Amino acid sequence: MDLSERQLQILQAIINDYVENAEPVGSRSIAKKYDLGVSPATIRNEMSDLEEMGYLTHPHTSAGRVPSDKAYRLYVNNLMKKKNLSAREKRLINERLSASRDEFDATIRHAAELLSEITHLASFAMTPATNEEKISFIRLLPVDDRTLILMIVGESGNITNSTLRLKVPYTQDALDLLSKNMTVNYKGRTLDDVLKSHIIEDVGSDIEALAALRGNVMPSFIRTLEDMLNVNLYMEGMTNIFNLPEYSSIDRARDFMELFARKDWFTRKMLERADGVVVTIGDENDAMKDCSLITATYHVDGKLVGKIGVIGPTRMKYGEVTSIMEFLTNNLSESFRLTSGNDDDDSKRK
Amino acid sequence: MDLSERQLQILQAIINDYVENAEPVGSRSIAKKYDLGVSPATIRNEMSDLEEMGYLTHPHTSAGRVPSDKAYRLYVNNLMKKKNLSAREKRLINERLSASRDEFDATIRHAAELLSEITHLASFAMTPATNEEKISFIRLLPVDDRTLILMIVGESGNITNSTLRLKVPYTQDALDLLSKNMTVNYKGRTLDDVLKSHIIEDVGSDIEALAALRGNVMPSFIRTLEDMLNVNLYMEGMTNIFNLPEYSSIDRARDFMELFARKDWFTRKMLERADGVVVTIGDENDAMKDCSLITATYHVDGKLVGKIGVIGPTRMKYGEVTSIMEFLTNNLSESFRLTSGNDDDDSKRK
DNA sequence: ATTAGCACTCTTGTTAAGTGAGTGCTAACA
DNA sequence: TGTTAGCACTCACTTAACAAGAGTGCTAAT
Repeated sequence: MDLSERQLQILQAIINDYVENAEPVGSRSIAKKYDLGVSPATIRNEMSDLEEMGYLTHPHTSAGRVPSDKAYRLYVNNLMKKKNLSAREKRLINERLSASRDEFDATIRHAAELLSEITHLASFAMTPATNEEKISFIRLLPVDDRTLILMIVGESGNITNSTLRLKVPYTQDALDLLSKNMTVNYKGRTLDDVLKSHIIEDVGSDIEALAALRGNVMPSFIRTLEDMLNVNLYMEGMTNIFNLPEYSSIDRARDFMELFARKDWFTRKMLERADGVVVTIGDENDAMKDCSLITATYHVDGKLVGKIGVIGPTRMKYGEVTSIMEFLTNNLSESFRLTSGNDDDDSKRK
Repeated sequence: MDLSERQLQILQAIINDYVENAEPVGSRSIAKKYDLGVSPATIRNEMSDLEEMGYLTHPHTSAGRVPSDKAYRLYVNNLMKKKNLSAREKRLINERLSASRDEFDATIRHAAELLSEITHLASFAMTPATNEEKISFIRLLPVDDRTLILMIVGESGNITNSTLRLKVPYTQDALDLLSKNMTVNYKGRTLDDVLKSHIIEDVGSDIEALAALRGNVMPSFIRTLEDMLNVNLYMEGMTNIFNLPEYSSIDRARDFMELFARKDWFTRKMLERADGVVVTIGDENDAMKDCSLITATYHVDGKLVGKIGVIGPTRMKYGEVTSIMEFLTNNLSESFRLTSGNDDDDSKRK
């Protein structure tokens, strides 16, 4: 059962108005503001129909109408118009992102900052998931006679290291041998692959001293790999939501803040989301009802995929926000294209 | 002008009551609850005197009294009694901290979590400032013919690295030479020393190829050193404050949250504070009036000093919180004593 | 020096009335 | 048949008035 042209116009008008003012919108006010050529009474009739179809709600008998999640969904799918960013906004984004271009994590964080500044909402950015990152080499470096550094380097330049303190001293020879041994065994394999498979156990070691050292290093190796898999999450502008009327009650605000105190949970949730620009509205989010979430993905060197996102009330300028995010992620992906690595220092990937 | 014994008793009673109930306390109620052997009228007189001296305030004529910052200061300095932790609390702390004992940053974060769980306040923990950390060695590792990894290792096992992408290819020889060269030059110097002095400029390089490579590497070296100096800040339980009556208004809550959104500012402020257990109350904090702050320091290997802290309203159980923090920091310092490093994997210092 | 008594103050909670925005329905109209 | 004007009705919100309660400050008696 499709909506008539006029119903769509009215619905759009209500959404626009409500997104702007956060107050239930009545028939009179949209008759006045938007020139639809019909009287309030007609609009009332249409609104009544729209309500029956589930696009509008009624806080109470004598209040105006409020768009439902379903209405926003319709809006996002069909009605929404992309907004062209102003030159000023584009310049702002370009400047701010290029300022920290050579520090990977800093750039990601700045993207989140920018996003919350421009949208006045809460935002986040995550470094890429590195499941598919391949191991380039593994190095063991001596510190003192019982301490050594384990270093895993990924093909994209991603590095993770940890300091190990052994129970027994090691020899330089054993260290070098094990370094090479491990590199040969794991080079070119993805982190996921190495962690999930039983490769780790399988590799035999023929030499006695090496086997002992290996036994000591292996648990740390696994832990370091896991650490390497962790994405970094940056959240910005969380306090912006305090300015929104929907969070003017302490309880609402608390609920919101508590959601994001669980960083690990949140990270997992966000990793599950599909690539590209994804909008989920209200009930479509299993937790976080009465929030909307917009996420988008950027690429590093065309392969690794990171996410940025915006969180706010369902009443949100979907058109604007998605446009901004599209521009921003394109910009990021461009920055992180390997060939464009102009300079002498590229990254500091976590 | 000293306070009489009875005035102290009354003041203490008022503080106890107010800390508990967060409501102005009247003469009648303390006459009833605390057996001071005097009538409400007498207490009223004393309260009047205490107010004149600045220890109490009056929200309005017919309300009870509220302790002033000055009163809390007196309380903390003279009246406060240390609380002995219950066996349960001690066990909890021991268990939780030892669970992640071999991962430095995780332990720090858990300490903050614990602190906010036990106190029901907001808390933070910082990794040690590494200004005085000495450089152990510097290593340059090849990735591909234009990419290399710069790695700085501190004497305490602290590692920082960054990935460099050069404009021109390098040779393995030049790399090795520069590694050695830099290690020789900076070994044993503190990070601060290296960064602040002009040592970096001073070191001449006699060989042509080396000089070129060096020129490319140096800016990254400085940036990496700076990165190494950064302390990590973990904040926990920020949402706890929503449960306190003093933050029941959105504005107050927002102000509070915004303070801690500025992590860099906050970190700097906290680093300025003296070592040991430090309590600052209300106005004593330049920003964050009407908050109290308690910080304490823990030691790593007896040298490096990190901080943990609790932030809450001035109405706070000072005795309890300081006791908990004392126990916690002792425990942490004990964990981080080098000799107690029992096992094969010690750290992952940032 | 202490205390009982009492007037006074100020907050909080409740009730009642008034206001205004907005709906829903009906009847008239094109 | 779709549109519109008119009107009664609903409900949240505001304001004022009032009562209750907690607490002080002062005075006079002990």
